[in-house]
Amino acid sequence: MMVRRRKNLTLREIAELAGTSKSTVSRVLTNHSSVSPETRARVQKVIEERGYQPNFFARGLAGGPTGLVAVLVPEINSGFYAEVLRGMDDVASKNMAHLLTSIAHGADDLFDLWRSFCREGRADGVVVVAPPRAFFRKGIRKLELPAVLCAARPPEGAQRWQAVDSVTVDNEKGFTALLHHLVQIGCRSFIHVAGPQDVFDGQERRNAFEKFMEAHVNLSGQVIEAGFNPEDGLHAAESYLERSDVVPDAFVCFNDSTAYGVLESLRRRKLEAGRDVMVTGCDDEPAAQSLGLTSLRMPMREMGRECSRLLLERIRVRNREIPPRNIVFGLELQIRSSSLGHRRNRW
Amino acid sequence: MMVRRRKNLTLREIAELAGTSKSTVSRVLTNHSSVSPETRARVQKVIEERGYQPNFFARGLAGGPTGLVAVLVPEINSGFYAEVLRGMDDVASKNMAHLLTSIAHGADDLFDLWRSFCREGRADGVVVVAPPRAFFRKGIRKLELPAVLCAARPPEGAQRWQAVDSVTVDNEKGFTALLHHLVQIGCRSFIHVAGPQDVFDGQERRNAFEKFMEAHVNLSGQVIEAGFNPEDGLHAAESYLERSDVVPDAFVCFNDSTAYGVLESLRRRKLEAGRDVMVTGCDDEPAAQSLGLTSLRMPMREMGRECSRLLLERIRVRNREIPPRNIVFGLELQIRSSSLGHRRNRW
DNA sequence: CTGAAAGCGCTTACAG
DNA sequence: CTGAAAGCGCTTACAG
Repeated sequence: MMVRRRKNLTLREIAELAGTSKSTVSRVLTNHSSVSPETRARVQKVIEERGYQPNFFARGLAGGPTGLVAVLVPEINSGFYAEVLRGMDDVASKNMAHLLTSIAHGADDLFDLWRSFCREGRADGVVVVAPPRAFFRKGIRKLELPAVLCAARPPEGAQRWQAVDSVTVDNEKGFTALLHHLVQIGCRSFIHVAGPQDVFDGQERRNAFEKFMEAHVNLSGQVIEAGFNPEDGLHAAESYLERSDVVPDAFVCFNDSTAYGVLESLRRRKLEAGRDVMVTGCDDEPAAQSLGLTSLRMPMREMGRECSRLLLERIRVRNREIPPRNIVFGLELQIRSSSLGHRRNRW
Repeated sequence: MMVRRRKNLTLREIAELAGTSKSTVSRVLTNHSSVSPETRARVQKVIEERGYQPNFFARGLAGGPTGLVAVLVPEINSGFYAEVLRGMDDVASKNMAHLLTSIAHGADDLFDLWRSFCREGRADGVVVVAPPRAFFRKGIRKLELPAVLCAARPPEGAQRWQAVDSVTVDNEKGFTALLHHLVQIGCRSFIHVAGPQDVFDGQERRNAFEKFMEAHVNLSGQVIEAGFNPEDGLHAAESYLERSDVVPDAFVCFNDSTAYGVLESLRRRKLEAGRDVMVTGCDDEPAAQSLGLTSLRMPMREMGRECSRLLLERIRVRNREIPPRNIVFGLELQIRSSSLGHRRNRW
């Protein structure tokens, strides 16, 4: 029969049951070395039996680890951060950690959140998801808390941030593979529907596009600025198509969402994606498959998992130095009907 | 010039600055009545000037409010809970509250999370998003924490849960309007691609469908069971179309995701949605528009906001009784090309 | 209306 | 290796 109880046990009670003192129980809890194997085993047995979980307010107050991991996300594609959160929770929950989620409105808000978490020490560590460049400009005197960047790397100038871990994707490799594929099926003229340029992925993808175009003089490439929503893609495509007399061979979009907008714009002009013009996205959201949209798979959940792993490791070793790490995931090309057609080469 | 400081101030310091005692400062913080207007004003001034924020570990430990709101979500459509989270954070952050997010794997896990939050009192309140029926079966002796259900209402039998607030949508009204629209454009035979039946919306939408069919004897309706993912929709449609010799006039899907799968299945058979057969979803995800999918707009963010509002109100009044509330949002019909065609009536 | 004091459940020097 | 004790920063009876 289960032991039922209204309240959690306390350290004191565990100590009594194990015939030792609070201090010792605390030491086994915090993995302190100086506990004899026998006492440790005895205490651990009681802890297991009674399903004891330390009160995290008391822990936090006394200066111990709190089991809280803060996640700061800006207002981005909700499908993206939802998956990152899920990945983070996957490994956090296995390590008795909980996610403290905050959604920022703009770079300033994001920075305020960051600072308040650092000052107050509410969490053991922080993951910042896809921060805009402006986030790094504000000086942070010192990194008081273990931190990991998700889908971003600290920019060159940001001295203080260089020591931070990051989890990113290889945008250049991914976009290069994608462009090669498009060239292979006959595309020669490209429009890159660029994402926000103050965000890491937006910038890297554009760079990859431009680099590819520079390296292939027989191709023509142009960049039009959009954003990250379908509406942004729609507006960008509309205004481009309105003032242009030729349709490019391919629209290479920053992400799936902007590609949706481009598809809409094409539909209005009775142009068929995959036949009259190729269209590609990035992220590989669930809907991309239904739309037959060629895309690059962004391993969001895996990225979230990795963020938690890196952060928890740093938390576990406390202040001991770990050199900064950058984990890079690949973007897997998913070819679908929106880039399957064989358009005749007009060049 | 800003006052810079590494650490937060403490109650004691505020008290000294305001020339009073910790107790009194604490009383103004907790909105206790028995403080003279003058002292209150003096204390509040100091608090504002120094930007004091109480340490929430100390608060939690001492039994005060912690400013933490727990959100428990099962493994559902990530776009859905992402938006709910955002809505919740919108109003929570304005009230100095933070979201403690946990993602459950299955009903048991969800219940375990629930219980652990109740036992440990980590949060001031809990929002449970779209819990499956099984969640309610487990006996909870007493609701120790203010709670709100999102996209669910407690089932009849669950005594203990009747007192809980809930935020839902009017599935019956929404689906009735949708079906009327389909009838109007000539549909007579319907397939409902049903969602999970252990989830509130899944059940209500199916009920609405069946009720409508019973009320209109000239229509034929059939239910096929799916789930909530594109793959579920695909499999359901595939297995139906394989063994059936007639194509229905319309597929009425539980949500957009399952509709994506149905669309895929139709595409494989060279059937065009909106011409050969109508297809509808529910949720109105961003991609639905690009797909030209008729849908019902689920006001996810608004629902999240309302959840926070209800919960924070309960938290604020402490134990004082508030009768249980059920906030019901409407589902707005978005007619798109997947249900625009005029199919000839075969009846 | 106000203050001194106890207590919430931990962690961590400190002394053995 | 172990325990008694101080302290983290609050809230809340309790006594005025």
